[in-house]
Amino acid sequence: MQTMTMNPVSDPSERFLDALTDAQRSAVTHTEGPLLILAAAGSGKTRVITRRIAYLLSLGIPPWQILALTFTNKAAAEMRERVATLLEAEPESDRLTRGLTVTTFHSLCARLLRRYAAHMEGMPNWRTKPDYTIYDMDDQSALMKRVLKELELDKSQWQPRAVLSAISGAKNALQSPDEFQAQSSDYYSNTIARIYHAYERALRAANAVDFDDLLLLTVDLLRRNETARAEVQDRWRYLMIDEYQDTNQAQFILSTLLCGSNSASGVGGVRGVRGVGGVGGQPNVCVVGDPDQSIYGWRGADISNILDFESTYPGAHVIALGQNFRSTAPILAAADTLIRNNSKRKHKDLFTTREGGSPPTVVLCQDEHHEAKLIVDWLRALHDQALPDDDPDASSLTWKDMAIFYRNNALSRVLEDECRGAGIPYVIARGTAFYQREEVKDAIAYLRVVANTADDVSLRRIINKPARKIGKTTIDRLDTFAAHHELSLFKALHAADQAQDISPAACKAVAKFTGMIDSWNAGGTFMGSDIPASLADLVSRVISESKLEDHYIAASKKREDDAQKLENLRELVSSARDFELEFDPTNDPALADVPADPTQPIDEADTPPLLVMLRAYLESIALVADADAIDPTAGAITLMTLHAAKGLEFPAVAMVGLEEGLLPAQRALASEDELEEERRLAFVGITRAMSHLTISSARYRTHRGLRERTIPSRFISELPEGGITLSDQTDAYDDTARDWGAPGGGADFDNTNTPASRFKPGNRKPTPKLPGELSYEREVPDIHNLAAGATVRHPQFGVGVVASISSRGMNARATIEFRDAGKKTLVLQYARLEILE
DNA sequence: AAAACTGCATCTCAA
DNA sequence: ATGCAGTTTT
Repeated sequence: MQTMTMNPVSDPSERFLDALTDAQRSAVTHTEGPLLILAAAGSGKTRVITRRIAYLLSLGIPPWQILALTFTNKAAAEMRERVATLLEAEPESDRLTRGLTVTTFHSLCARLLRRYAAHMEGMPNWRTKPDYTIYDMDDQSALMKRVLKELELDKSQWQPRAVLSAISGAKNALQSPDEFQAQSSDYYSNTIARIYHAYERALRAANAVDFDDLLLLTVDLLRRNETARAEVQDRWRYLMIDEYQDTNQAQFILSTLLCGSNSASGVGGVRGVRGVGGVGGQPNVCVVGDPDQSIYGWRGADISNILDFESTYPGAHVIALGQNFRSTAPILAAADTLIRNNSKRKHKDLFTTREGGSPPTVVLCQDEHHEAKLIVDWLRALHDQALPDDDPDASSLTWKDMAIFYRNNALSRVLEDECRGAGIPYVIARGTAFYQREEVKDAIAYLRVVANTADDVSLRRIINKPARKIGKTTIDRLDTFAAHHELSLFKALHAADQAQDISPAACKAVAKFTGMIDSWNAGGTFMGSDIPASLADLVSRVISESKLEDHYIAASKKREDDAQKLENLRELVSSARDFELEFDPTNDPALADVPADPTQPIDEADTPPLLVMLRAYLESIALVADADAIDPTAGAITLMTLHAAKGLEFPAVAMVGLEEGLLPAQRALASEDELEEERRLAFVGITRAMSHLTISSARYRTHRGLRERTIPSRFISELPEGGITLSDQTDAYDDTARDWGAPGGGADFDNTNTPASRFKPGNRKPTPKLPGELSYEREVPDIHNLAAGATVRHPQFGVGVVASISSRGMNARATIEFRDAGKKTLVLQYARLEILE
């Protein structure tokens, strides 16, 4: 047991055990040895975790000995905040939490790799210097394309996406290229092994890691380096892991290394390393999760981590939290009935204290526009609802109390249009969106090169952007030169004048470019008076001196949406400034060090402040998650994917697109396991709802340009018969679900899958034009204010009338019927159109 | 070397 | 329908 170095909180049992159920209370107070908390949806999981942390602190456990791991920054931030709130009333509450580590798996790994970079030198797959770059999917894909070219493999036969996914699988299973190769027998896997080798070599050359590497390399580090392992295990004595059902193999091994359970970690027989001072040598590891909410199997999550917890840690204590505090009885019943269809499942009883409430509604709609309209109408009605005095659930729902969930991001479009058209405020949970914009990625690529000149992917991205006379030929020659002399591309740029085949003009352009980069980081030293004074200053200088700014200023005179890009670049500067103001290297909320802690940062003491800041900034950008963007204080409806919804709750929830091939997804139809995961996904969606739930399915949906007949999701027929309200709005088909609810489920639905093109209204009652259907025509405030029916002139084709516009993204296209030239489809982004009327 | 055009593949989910 | 890459045009 630890010596008490802090003053215990006055009376912990009063303050932190107050108003808990027996099960919750025992989860909070069971502090020693392995503990598995099976927390059903809505069972007060976060409440238990935060109170458990507060309780540990109240016992006098030093805060720096506690490590809590989550999957998203948002979850970590919320947890920190709630712990702080719990301790607010205590004297010296700041000191009580100083050094407490609550962070994500990936952030923790990023920090450990940085700190122990020097310890990894000489390790077989040693790769990182402290300023490594974290590659996102785009970067990985760019790198993979180069690798494939180098190996002379056809990229249509070896799709970067598929190859990367195979490699990701290997990494999640902690397989090195050699290990992967050893168990490859056929041509396909042997080739993947070759690619894996080359890809790793390329990453290493760029001093870069991918997301999987963060975990993999940290596991490697802790397995191989006794110093790092001992320091880490010595510091953290109490480990807590949230959403344990979503951990993959790498995360599992990492957790065993962190908590010092060496037998399970593959370290084996290392003497003297016995981290975590638990009773009877048992590690103090507490994991929280729910097998019914395991929805990341496709990402390598291994549900057996949670199912086998008791055999991994013999003598583990198990506590089940089954009582639901969130949803009304009918909603919980729907969720329960659905999830019972999963056969590979340990049943647990769900029960709620929230009796009463209205049953969920299932709406059958005509098509996606109709669906969007009905959902928005439903939400509007809830919002405008008069308040009955006797029903507390009906009380004043505001926009922020509502959410719409869908299976994939493509479905958000129609819903956005409908919300916009109805004047309802909405936000889309896409935290990464900003940093994925082209112009922002460009600016960040400059910053990455400043921090890590070996980063080839970023360097290639920006070397001629904006155009600075360094063309493909020059780069190809420099590539050859670099390969010949075993230099990084950036070093080759510096030596361009020594390459025979580079023209003097090209040399000059290259020198100007390298000179610019060198001026920002003083040739990599970050020393001297000429380097930027602050991070915001650096970002600002990069944007202006790279001429990125000028480029968009010039462009924005011609193209309206280039003005937005300029705006985004300016926003990046202020984001850097905000970061700078918040960031305190001596008190990182994620990984704070405390005076008493022996593991001081070892690489940052002599590091120039600007570099420290830049590293932290780039890291924080690389690790933002979509879910991080959800701002509960915004007065708007939240639109998000079902995956992003996990862990959240809303008084009113709408789930759209419950159709075969969508939810469950096409890919899952063939496999029983994947089908069950889709069912869990639906379960997660339903259990987010506190009081109101609507589920919808559209009879027709436009897929890839084609309007297709759909089949209602089997999950709809798996909901409790009589436990829901069915509302069939597809009045063109009044016989739609006549056998609704009968045994056999999905088979009772109309299974004809006729292409809509052959659909003839014929004798059917004509469906009234839905307001939503025209929305794309009136909404499209496209860049040229073009609308169907407008008359335009094209320099080449002459005068014509716009027949239709397909808006969306940057590549909006218009089909125009020209008087002389016939029908043409033009890309609005490029076409030089003059609007006549 | 940049702008415009054409063909081809594509639609999960995401740290 | 849309986004990408490679190609043709200016």
